[in-house]
Amino acid sequence: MKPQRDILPAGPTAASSASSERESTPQSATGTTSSAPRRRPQTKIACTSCRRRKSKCDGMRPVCSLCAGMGRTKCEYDAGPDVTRFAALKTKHEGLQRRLALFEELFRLLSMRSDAESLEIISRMRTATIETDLEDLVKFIKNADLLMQLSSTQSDQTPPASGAPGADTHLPSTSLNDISSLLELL
DNA sequence: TGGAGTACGTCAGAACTGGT
DNA sequence: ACCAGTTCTGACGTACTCCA
Repeated sequence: MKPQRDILPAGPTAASSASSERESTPQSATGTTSSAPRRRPQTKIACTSCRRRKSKCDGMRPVCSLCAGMGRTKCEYDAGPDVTRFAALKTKHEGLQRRLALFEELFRLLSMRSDAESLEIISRMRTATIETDLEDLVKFIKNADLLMQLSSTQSDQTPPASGAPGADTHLPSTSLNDISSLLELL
């Protein structure tokens, strides 16, 4: 059984009772004689290293004091200096949701294509950068769809040879050439 | 052995959430 | 809008590890 200490809020007073050498921040210097409850000064967001080590981070950029003391030249932060970690995570969450929706749309568009058309799309995907071009790629395929529909609407005005279903999930066999030529227009 | 660095249980306080 | 409860995150304090 370990002897228990009183738990005190961190700051100048608590520091003097626990660790006499802990420095106080300018913010915490106010109200030293007041009996009002002190607030522990906090940085908005701690660097990755300090967070992992659960150590105090002063939030300095590009490198915090603790990391600088260990000879590092740069700290990693999840957000800008004026953004809380929660806000940063929220923004990141929204971004990931947008990306998920795009991937789902891409999956849906691909699953509707013939093998040849899928290969054409995939070959274009290979030249794209997934981080930056995903949205453009989905737009690109959708625009090609739109042009295909316009094209088939025009050709449907001529009497069809047979009662082929007009479902847009089944493109005519020449559609690959059509797509290629239509893509040139985009 | 002691100092430096690390791991982590724990707490404080802010932000968020749901009820009224 | 307000309040109480919950969740999240920064950070304190201590035990532990490593190395000279």
